[in-house]
Amino acid sequence: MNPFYHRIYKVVRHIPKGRVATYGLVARLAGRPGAARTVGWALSALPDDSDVPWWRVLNAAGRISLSGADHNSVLQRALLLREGVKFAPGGAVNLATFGWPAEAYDSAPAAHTRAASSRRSRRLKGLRT
DNA sequence: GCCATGACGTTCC
DNA sequence: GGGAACGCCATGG
Repeated sequence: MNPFYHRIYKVVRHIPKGRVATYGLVARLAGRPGAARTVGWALSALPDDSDVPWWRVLNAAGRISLSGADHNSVLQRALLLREGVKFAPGGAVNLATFGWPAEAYDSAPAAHTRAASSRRSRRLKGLRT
C-alpha cells in the first residue's frame, strides 16, 4: 500500500470522536494538498473491519459526499449523530464547531456549498443534451 | 501509455 | 446564492 494511503488513514484515525474533517484537509495533512479525491478513493477502499473512522470525513461543505441512496451515507450520518455531531438543517455539519483541527477552519470558513455543485453537473448536462 | 472515472476543492461567471 | 469550469491525484480499462 502506498505511503499516501497510510498517511491518510493515520490522519483519519487521529480525528477525535465527535469531530469531523474534510477530504481536502486530510489530504493536506497527509502531505498531498489537492489530493482530496485520492482521499475519497482511499476511504472507499477501506475494509469493513478497518479501524479507520472514515465517517468523520466530510466534504468542504460539511456534508456527506456519498449518495443519499448509498447505505454508507446513512451509516455515516448515524455514526456521527451517535458521537454527538449535530447536523444543521439541510444535512450539513457546522465545521466551525465540529471541524478538526479547529484552527484549520478558524481562518477558512469553508462557507459556501459550492463544492456540492462540482463538475458532475457538467457531465450530467452533457448527457442530457 | 493514453483515456475515462471518482466518497473533492476552489475560482469564475 | 446557484451553476459551470478547471485542477488535482490515484486507479482501472
